[in-house]
Amino acid sequence: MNDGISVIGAMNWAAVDLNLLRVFDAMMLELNTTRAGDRVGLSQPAVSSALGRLRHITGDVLFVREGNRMVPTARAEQLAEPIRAALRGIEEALGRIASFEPATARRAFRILGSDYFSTLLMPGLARAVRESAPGITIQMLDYPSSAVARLLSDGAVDVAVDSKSEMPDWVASHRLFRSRMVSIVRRDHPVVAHSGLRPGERIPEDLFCMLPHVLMSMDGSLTGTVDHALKQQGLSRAIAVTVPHFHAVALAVAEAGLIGNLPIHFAERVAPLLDLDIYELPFPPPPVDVMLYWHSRHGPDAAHAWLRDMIGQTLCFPL
DNA sequence: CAAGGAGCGTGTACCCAAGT
DNA sequence: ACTTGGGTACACGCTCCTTG
Repeated sequence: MNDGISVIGAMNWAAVDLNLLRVFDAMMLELNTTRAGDRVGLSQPAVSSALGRLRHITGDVLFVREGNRMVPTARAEQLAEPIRAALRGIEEALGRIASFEPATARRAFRILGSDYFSTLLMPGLARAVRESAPGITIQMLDYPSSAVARLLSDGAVDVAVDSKSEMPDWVASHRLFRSRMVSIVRRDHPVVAHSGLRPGERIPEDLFCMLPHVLMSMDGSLTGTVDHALKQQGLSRAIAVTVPHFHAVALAVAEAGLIGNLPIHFAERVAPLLDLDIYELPFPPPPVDVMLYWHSRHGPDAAHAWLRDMIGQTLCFPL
């Protein structure tokens, strides 16, 4: 049998350092020695050195340079899954008893979340982390919701902040807060001003459908949840622009005189900065639960629990 | 198409800390 | 005292991209 285990079995066990396997796993995820080093808390030369020792131990180059990235060899591909499974088992076993000291800990956490969540989360989280855990680095990544489970499974992200959706059984979750959509319009919008509508009031259906909309759409789709609600009442709206980020919705509203719809907490954050007014949708929008997701293997990990707690404290809004 | 800059990986030198 | 592994600093070579 020529799988990864038999390959390791043929090696000198005395030379196998657990840290080398962590470097290997980080390299499989990053395909870059500098970023792999960041992931495991080593410098780039140290990762290069560790790779050298791994190459000596396995008798395989493991990664070959291809342009500006490192490509795993067939042997590395064979070793990847058994090594990751072994590391997960060890992490889980140690996580049950390991303590975590934020003040002295040095490591990086990766959080998946759109610009909506990074805007709400990062200012407060960054302040809290700087004060209580200066050795911790927080990296926020933006991927479509469809990638959440895969990235959690790969270990590419530690936790994900996203709206509630169907997840595999192994994904653990916690509801952070409940949100709903509101409309935003430029404060000096002539049509809205002429209508006599005051901020915070419900926009009449005819005015809502008459104004050109900017829609947040990751894939360019021209229909959102609002359109389904409108269609049920025999109405439709005109989408003038779609953008892939919530910030771009706010900017388009501010500069192009469009109407946009944003989650209320995000709208409340950006409206004062861009001279926007917030209005209620013409119909009661369905509530959206915002969830914190993580792989259940991290459940007993004290460091992960600390991160989840910090996020929960930062994203704590009244329901 | 060639030149130059930027980015990246590798290797070496030297130092330090911890373990043997 | 020696070994090992990690750090920084630096040089070098390779590749990609931009620019003229």
